[in-house]
Amino acid sequence: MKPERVAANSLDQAVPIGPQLYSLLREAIVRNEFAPGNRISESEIAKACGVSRQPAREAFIRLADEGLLAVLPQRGTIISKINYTAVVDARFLREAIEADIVAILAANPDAALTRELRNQIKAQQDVANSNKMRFSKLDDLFHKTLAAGAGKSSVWQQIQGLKSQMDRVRFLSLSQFPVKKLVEQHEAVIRAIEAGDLPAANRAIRGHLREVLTDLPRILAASPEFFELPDAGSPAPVNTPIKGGD
Amino acid sequence: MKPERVAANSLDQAVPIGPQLYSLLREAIVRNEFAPGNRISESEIAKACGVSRQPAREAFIRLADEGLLAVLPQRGTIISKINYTAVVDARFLREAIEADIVAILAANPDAALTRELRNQIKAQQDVANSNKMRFSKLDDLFHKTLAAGAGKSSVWQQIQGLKSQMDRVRFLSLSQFPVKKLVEQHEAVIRAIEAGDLPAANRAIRGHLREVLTDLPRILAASPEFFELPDAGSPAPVNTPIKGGD
DNA sequence: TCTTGATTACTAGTATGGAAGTATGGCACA
DNA sequence: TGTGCCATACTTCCATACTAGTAATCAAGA
Repeated sequence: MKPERVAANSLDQAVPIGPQLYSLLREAIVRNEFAPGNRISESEIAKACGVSRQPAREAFIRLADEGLLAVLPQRGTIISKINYTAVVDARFLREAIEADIVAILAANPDAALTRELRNQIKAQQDVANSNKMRFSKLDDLFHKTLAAGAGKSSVWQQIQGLKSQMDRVRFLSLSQFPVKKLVEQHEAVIRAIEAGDLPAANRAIRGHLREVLTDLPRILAASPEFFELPDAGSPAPVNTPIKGGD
Repeated sequence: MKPERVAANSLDQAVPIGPQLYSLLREAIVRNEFAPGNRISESEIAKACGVSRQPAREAFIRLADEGLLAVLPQRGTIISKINYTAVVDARFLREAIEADIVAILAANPDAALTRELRNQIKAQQDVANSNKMRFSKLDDLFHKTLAAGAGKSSVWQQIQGLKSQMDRVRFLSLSQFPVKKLVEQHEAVIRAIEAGDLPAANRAIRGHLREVLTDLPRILAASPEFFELPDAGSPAPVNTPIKGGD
């Protein structure tokens, strides 16, 4: 998309502009509304939003730290391509963390939590096929609730920044989301937690998180220009073996 | 420490100053050379380093994102206290990730890697009691090597930012590090990997990472002014049960 | 003595100008 | 036509000035 589109979203002059610009741009990039590989400049964004270059620059710094932009001093800034390795690694990271989170939950099943989760499942089913974008948000909420239930909401908060690359892929694959399957997997996670069955919970969450990126190769084939491939020499991604308990 | 001390480290004018300042300040904060809770200002640092406010500001933004500084608009900036919850959560995060990393390694033991690790063990023993600071760096290297061996060096890279709070505590507890015990635990990890024994590797790495913060309560009691305690209402931190395989 | 108000001295946030470096297009020349 | 040089137009980075908001000080009045 053109930078002008960003400007359409009104900025609140009362609160600092830099962070606002960051959020706006981050969302736009994750949605691939800026073509990966394209150039983007501080002054361009600043002009489009009617602010000075300074806040734009600050937003760029945050985005660059997150890996969404690549700032080349005195040359320019480009929208990072989706880093294949980073995507795979982000998924690995989530799997490791969420496996331990559900382990905590399964070790101490809480009726109120599982009730809440089951309500979310219902909401997920309602929008399953009608609104995939909405489902995506509900999916995020589900996992966030799991983390919060384990008393690890801050952990979830922290990995948000790391999963931006993963989110970009998820957005690309949104139309082909096997929503029904994902909802069933959510249910399996809840069942295992309720049963206090740690190995089952472990299997369920790991299997689920691997599902999300099953069609990564297809996405890559369909839109190779969006991706930056790993070096040929790097080892193939290896998955943690899914076995029994934790 | 006084901001003037930061200036002692010469800045390289050839490379961007902002990132340099960030590194300098981050290290100083992690070493608790700035008292947590104390104020720090952009202009103060800028003046001490002989640069303008701009690069200092950019460093502040990064540090604030990392949770090491708290920027209060139009009021000032303070060195964050060590967030007890954040420390516990960072450890949880590392445990989850490294457990999966050693699982990968144990599933496919590599002779070259274990040889390298055993060499590191030797180096660790050499400095065990003479130079704890050096040991701390070797410890970091050990875990980094584990990640690299599993093809997940980028994951290790990414969690660096998250473990800054943990590093602050580690620095405080440096003098009381049970170094010998830690080295033995490193060896146990290697043995389990060599044996291809996933459950043992899991137990070893989890036990090890929990050891690092065993004296967190003691540190807290000794230097309560460095810490920000969790809200009374928050649930007590729960550990993932250490069981068998993964 | 206590309270209230204005003044003052800070702070971070923003705008803008200039410095240093890089890419690009055109021109001179072979 | 092909090649090398140079002017120009960008870029980010840094310095500086200004704005707006907060906190603390101090004096005047009850």
